[in-house]
Amino acid sequence: MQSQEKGPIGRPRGFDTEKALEQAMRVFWQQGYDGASLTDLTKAMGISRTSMYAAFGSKEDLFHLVLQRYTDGPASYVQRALLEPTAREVATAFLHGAVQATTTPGAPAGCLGVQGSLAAGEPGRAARDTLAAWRESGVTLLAERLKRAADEGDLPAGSDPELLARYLMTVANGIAVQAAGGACRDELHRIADLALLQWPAPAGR
Amino acid sequence: MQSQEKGPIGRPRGFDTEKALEQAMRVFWQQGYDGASLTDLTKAMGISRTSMYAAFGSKEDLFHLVLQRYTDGPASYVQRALLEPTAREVATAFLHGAVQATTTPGAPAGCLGVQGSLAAGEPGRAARDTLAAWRESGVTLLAERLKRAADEGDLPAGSDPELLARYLMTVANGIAVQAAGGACRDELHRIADLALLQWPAPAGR
DNA sequence: AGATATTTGTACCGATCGGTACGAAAGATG
DNA sequence: CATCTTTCGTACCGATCGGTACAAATATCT
Repeated sequence: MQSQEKGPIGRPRGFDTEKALEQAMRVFWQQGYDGASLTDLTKAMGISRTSMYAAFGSKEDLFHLVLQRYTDGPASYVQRALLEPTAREVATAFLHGAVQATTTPGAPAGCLGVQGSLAAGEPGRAARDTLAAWRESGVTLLAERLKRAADEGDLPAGSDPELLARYLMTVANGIAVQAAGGACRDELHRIADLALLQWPAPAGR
Repeated sequence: MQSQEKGPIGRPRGFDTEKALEQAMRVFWQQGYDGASLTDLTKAMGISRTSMYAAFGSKEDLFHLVLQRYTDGPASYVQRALLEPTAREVATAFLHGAVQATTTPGAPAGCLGVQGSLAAGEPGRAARDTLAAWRESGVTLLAERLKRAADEGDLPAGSDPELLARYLMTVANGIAVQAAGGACRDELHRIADLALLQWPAPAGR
């Protein structure tokens, strides 16, 4: 019994880590990994460089934490879409979720997983690869869900779940690029509808 | 009559401007505007910093020249697609052309107009805006071509040429992101075919 | 209290950024 | 030959990059 349940020993942290991560996420989202300098980040987080390194490790560590937060927050529409009952509803929820997430007023336009780093020099190459893997994991999740749908007869025989999954991710990535360029939310919703027009009808109908 | 038609006066340039621009294009394409340092660029171009500034002006000027070269070279499939006789053929040529251009062996994967700069800090903001305008001009070109198609009865009444144009650009942008992440050419061609399945049939059929 | 553990601000590190001053080199012109 | 114009290599500019040393500040533990 060493502690009086008064919290950790040592000088207490003078800032809220969650809020700091939230602000860091906005900076990485708007400016990309390379474009976000330590000065930009710490200014937005309202803390000093020292505090940032003590609390989060390094710029790259911070980026990974931010990406996790992004996955659970703005990009949580992916997980929700996977829970939809039919393949068509999964596809619909995924694409329209992407539109919503990339055009949310008050949040940066576009997708952190895309504009965070598509191309980079040597210093940002690790972040670029991290994001490529992140996007690829989304394809895998969709593919597994659609494979199940195919097994359940929710997709016509001869459908290719992996191809359909990558198709959805491709359109979502395009939506992210368009959103980053300032495309309006309504038009992107109509584009998502267009992309869903060719969705294969279930087998037994 | 001062010159004997022996070329410009002064010490002649020791490098080929076209080849230098070609190499600079590859670097910007692979690493993005911010990720491409002057050292990276001049090393690939095989010239010194001084020569680069004397010949091209600045990093930003160089980028604009490179973008023009990219438009006339790897991205020339856009102009070619616009010349196709029917709206469906325009759409098909555009998307499959995008796949070819973003997955050409020996050239960087992806699209310079996308990964050149989607998000950036203050220094690269001008390049980012330049590329956003570049992509938007592509949408405009497609929209004008499809508007003509609508007038010619090549698209069903009630079609929205501007929406269809942005739809095509959205899919092409997604293809670029996928290509940058290493997606394979064949699969992207199949994805382009999927995206074209919903293309509206002409009116009089 | 006093010792210990942690955070904070300041001030700095070497490396790299885009960009340039300057003189030597290389060609045409006279 | 000397002169003029342009390019080239070197060596450097101030600013910024990601990251850190160090001591003052603030908490808990004995």
